[in-house]
Amino acid sequence: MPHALDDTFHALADPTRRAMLLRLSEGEQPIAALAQPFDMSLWGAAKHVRVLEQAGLVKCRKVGRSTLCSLRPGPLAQADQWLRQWERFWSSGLDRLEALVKADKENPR
Amino acid sequence: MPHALDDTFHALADPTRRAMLLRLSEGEQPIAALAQPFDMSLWGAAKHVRVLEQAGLVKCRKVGRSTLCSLRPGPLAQADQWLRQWERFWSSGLDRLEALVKADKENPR
DNA sequence: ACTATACTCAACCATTTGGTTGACTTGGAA
DNA sequence: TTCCAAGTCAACCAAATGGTTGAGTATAGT
Repeated sequence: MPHALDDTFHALADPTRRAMLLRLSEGEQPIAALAQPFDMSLWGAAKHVRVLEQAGLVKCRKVGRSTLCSLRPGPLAQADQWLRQWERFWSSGLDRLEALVKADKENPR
Repeated sequence: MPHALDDTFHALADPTRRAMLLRLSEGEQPIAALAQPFDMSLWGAAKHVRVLEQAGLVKCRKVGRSTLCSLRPGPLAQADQWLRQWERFWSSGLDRLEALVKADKENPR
């Protein structure tokens, strides 16, 4: 069973999909509206939406002939939680680890 | 020019690479040490390290016949910053957006 | 009834990914 | 010097990605 973070980070690793998420943060959007800003076929855009949906980042519901998509921030929160594991490495103003490496480089013994 | 977030998220979308980052948080490691926990050829592991390196997540320096790799948390901080864009959607205890959608579903007009 | 819209599907394509192997180079230690 | 260990390289492979097209289905509006 591939970890959920795999799907989440993979979904986020594409600028088209990140832009779609941004638009979704303004509210529910049909797939066609999500596709419109990109020079891309509707089917291509729909496949991106499916990637987001399978990662649990959006939830789609059919309304008439439209498929309305809405943001589902749960996995984003999980991904953020994972990232903050390293907060201590960047939080204290500087890269503490990088500083250590540099110091060791300049004074190797 | 692909956005740096593309590389960062892509690098993070693989459990092997995430595990490598975890080990690196304990300090500098040669590639062979990073490869050892995984049932994988050394070359396979080295390619993962290269992906991390190209994403700027690790920095490698050669010491004798070893290549010591160290964590470079900068891109992690950037990715975290991007993720926190959505903090408002999950921070207030519940999924506010999801709640809105649900309410709309139960009372469609 | 007709038409345009919103989407689905199957097929295809080029590129990237994640992995392998076997041969090679280089450095450390015996 | 001789040998082992750490990496590198090139070549290969199967599978997934990101995109296309053309045809089809179903819904909404006129």
